[in-house]
Amino acid sequence: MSQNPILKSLIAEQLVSDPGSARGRLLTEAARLFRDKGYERTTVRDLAAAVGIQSGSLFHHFRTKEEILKAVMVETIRLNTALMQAAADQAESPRGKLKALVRAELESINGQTGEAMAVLVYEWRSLSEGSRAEVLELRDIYEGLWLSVLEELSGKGQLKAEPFIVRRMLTGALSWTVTWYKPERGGLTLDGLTEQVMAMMGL
Amino acid sequence: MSQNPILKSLIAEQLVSDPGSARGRLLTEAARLFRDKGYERTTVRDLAAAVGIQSGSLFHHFRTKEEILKAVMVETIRLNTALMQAAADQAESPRGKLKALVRAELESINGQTGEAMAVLVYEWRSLSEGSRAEVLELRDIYEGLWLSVLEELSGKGQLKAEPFIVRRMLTGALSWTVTWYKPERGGLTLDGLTEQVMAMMGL
DNA sequence: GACAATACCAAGCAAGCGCTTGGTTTGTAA
DNA sequence: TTACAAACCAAGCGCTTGCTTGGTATTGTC
Repeated sequence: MSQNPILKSLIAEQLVSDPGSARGRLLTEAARLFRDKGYERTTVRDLAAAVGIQSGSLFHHFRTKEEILKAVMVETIRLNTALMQAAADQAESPRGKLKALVRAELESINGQTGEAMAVLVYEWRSLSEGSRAEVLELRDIYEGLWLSVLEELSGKGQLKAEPFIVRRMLTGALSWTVTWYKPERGGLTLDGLTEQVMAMMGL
Repeated sequence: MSQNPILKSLIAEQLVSDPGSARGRLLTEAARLFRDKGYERTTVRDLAAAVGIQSGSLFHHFRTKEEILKAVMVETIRLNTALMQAAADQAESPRGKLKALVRAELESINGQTGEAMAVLVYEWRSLSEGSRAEVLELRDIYEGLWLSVLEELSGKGQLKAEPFIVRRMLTGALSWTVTWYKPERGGLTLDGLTEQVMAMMGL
């Protein structure tokens, strides 16, 4: 269970819960349950059982069930914004930056944070109006990262469609991979998938 | 409220309910409610109220609430398979067929059947195991339509990535449009969006 | 070792859920 | 007009839900 340095610094800043802490463990399990069964079909009793406590004890850590959903989303975006930023920073060319972003997002979606990323996509409606605004603000930062790279590419004439459209297509296409992509020995790797995505865009 | 001939023949074959009938009206309202609030948060009382009857009376038309969800999905796939088939048949070249499919699917997703299409994507988990198998069978036919066109294109060297990957990327990208695409005067039209999608793939 | 503060449990409440029941209205056809 | 089925209503049952309450361990601090 090695933790990467980006996660570590976010934990230190208290922006993300330590997966080893009680709160962190609950959020991890919640993401898994929300993804598998859906938010509404996941009961507070399910959540409590997943971390080995009584259902009432949950409300010592979170005021409501919805607050758990919001925490899953907020922490996921925070972590992934940092991961994307780091990935993009390591590349030189605009094309390299885009490829790094695609690769990093595929990893987020299909790797360890996959459950939480799926929750972000599929459980949006389950959030109350107020929480949505809060999460949206964070999401705007995340999207800004993508757009700046895409606009740079577009400025150099390397994009075949408008940046904001390309981003939205990519959002759908990449998040959908969670429903079908399964890494197998000798099969399609995440790198291979990244290549296919880039190739599809003629890049 | 003009009905297109494809819909009419499906109604005649009893494969799809007439939107004017009691059953059809319920399915239309159900799709809207399931999409807006989610299946689990939509109560049988909501559904009944939407068509102006008592909640108990629903069970005269459907045995369970889930049967309503299944019916929405089954009829939606049936209708859209027929629509896609017709769209593809009207085009000559493989590229023309693909464009017709993209355009037709965008119309399904963002037009009248949009609610039901969204339900198909977002409420998959809400289906029981048994119902899923049934819906999957229909979905395979639908997907086969796409794949045959994409493989034809690939055979001619016009596709930059593998057909099944392209289809899966398109599935995600196109269905995601429902979350952001809003037709406006002077803005992006469905034809314009179709062009952007084709351009993105270098076609 | 005293003492808060934190984390938890056992029990259960009020509300809302899908669905059933027994009976009434409405439409249709002879 | 009669007969009968299909469509509906009014009432409510049994169960599950999110959350609360009052009390008990556990933990960290000086």
